[in-house]
Amino acid sequence: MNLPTLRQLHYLVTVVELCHFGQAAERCFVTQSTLSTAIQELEGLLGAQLLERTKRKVIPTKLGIDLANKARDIISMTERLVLDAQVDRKPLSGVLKLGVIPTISPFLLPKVLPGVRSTFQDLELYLLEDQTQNLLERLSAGELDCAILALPFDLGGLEQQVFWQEDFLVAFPAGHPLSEGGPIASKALPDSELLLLEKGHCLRDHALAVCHMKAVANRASFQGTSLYTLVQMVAGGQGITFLPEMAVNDEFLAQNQIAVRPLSEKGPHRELTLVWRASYHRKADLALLADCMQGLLEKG
Amino acid sequence: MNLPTLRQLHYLVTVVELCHFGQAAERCFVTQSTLSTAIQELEGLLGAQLLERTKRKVIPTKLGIDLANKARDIISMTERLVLDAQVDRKPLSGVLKLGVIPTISPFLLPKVLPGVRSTFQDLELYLLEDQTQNLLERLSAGELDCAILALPFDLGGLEQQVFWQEDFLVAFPAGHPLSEGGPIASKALPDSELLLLEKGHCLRDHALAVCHMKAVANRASFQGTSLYTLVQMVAGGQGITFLPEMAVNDEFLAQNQIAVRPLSEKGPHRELTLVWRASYHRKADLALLADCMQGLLEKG
DNA sequence: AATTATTAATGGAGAAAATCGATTAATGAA
DNA sequence: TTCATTAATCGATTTTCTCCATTAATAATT
Repeated sequence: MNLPTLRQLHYLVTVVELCHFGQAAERCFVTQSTLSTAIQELEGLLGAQLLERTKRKVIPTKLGIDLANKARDIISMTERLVLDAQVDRKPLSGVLKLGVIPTISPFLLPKVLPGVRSTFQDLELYLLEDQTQNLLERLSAGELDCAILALPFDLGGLEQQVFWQEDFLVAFPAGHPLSEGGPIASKALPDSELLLLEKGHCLRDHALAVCHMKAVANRASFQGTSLYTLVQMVAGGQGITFLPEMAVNDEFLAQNQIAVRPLSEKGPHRELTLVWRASYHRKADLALLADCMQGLLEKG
Repeated sequence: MNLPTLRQLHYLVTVVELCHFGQAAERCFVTQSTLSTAIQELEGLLGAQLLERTKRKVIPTKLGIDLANKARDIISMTERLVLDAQVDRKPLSGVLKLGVIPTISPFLLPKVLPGVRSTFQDLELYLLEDQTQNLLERLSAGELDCAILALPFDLGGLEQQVFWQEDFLVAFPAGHPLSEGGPIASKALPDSELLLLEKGHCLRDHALAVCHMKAVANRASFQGTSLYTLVQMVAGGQGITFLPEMAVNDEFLAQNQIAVRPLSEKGPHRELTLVWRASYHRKADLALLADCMQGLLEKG
């Protein structure tokens, strides 16, 4: 369908209001001829007479008045649309879809979410827990706005801001021969006892990377599905594993019968980072979010 | 305020729907570059990002989706406006403001209005009774759509369609010396007994014109304010007067004790006509109305 | 790793439109 | 009659819109 332009509608509204082409033209900041032509085109387009005019008088027709009223509505809706677009959005307000990997989620979120929520009152946070690769796909597809992942991993074209870093600790069953002492070198660990998370968890790869071990050294049947179950296996004496500091400080894990020793390999062993698409339009907001989380973690 | 064009909004709606510039362009029957430019201008105008795009993907922002929804509403309102304008209006439907002079109104309307109303079911007729000059002013001002008047009078620039014509009769008190007989010449009438309507009624002028009398021949104190009161004065023996055929056939007047004789001056003495502004946009409707009234009067 | 295909942005040329200024014709008023 | 007002009209100009061709970036495929 061929639509009139908003400009034509605006002209109509003004002429109907003033019943005078010259004055209406002045109010619209155009010449009378412009207005005259525009109205004629509008009438032509609609196939109906909107104004009855003599050289002396302008009388809107019933239809002209009706349409001018509708036109007023249309124009004011459009004005509102413009205003809506220009609402000075508070930073980090509205919906934000955040993905988090499972080896970070249960330890980080309880620490930072209350603080984040109180800092950004108008933030509506939607959380999705999944493994790195899946999160990256969803992020690329636009289903997520950002994700919290652990470096190192292949960023692709994504941008990021690291907000935390931590070491790994080795967890032994209570009473294990190696369970006592200070920093221990990964070389000193018995490969055959190592328990890891199942494939897909980046923590698995990171742990192996730290101690230069090969994944093949582990028994598939003992791959854990979460850090909680993994710790319970360690506590049950079925093997040893690596844990990020964050997990060790967690209350739940602390209740289990395990002993932890730091690694003598120094490092930060894993970096927590907030990532987003390079084309994302609210980068500034996300930087604020990363800053906020960092601040909360540093305060303890 | 600077408003976006409906075209820009339409482009936005399409791109948000398809998430693909090329496809959206195709659907809009323009090239991709046209669409691309238009969206960029829209974003510039609104001062906000509506779409997040890489070379590979297009992801609408929250704002983009919101505004596209609003835009859809605006566009469909505009489409409805166009449809409203093109509604094939039945002839003589809707409001019609009709003026009628007092010497026609009480005799004509009861005869024709029922028929008019049943012929044009959707007609909303607003009636105004006043003297010719006042009706003409209101007609010119656009307060009336048309008027029923009696010729002859100065039409000015108005257009008209005559739908009836009638003679005048002379009315005498029952028992008046001249009350019996056939056609009578106006010259034979006693000037001093002539009663007329007050000034402003065209019937007064028409009556005087028929018999070439001067208005000054009449006593001001006996000028009637309506044909009903005038007839009662005649019945009371206070004088004679002219009546249009229409009034003579009226039931109310027939009950009064008066006698009527035709004038020997032949010819239609007054013509009933429907008048409208030359610029009026529903002339065709009014011609139908005049035709209709004529038909009803001819049937009796 | 190199090649190919896809896609949005960009630049320049041409077409379409909107607007203006000047004039005309009609209308009322003085 | 003459004058003032006003909407329509015409031609010229400016602005906007659109297209085509090309580019740069990105994935997918070889």
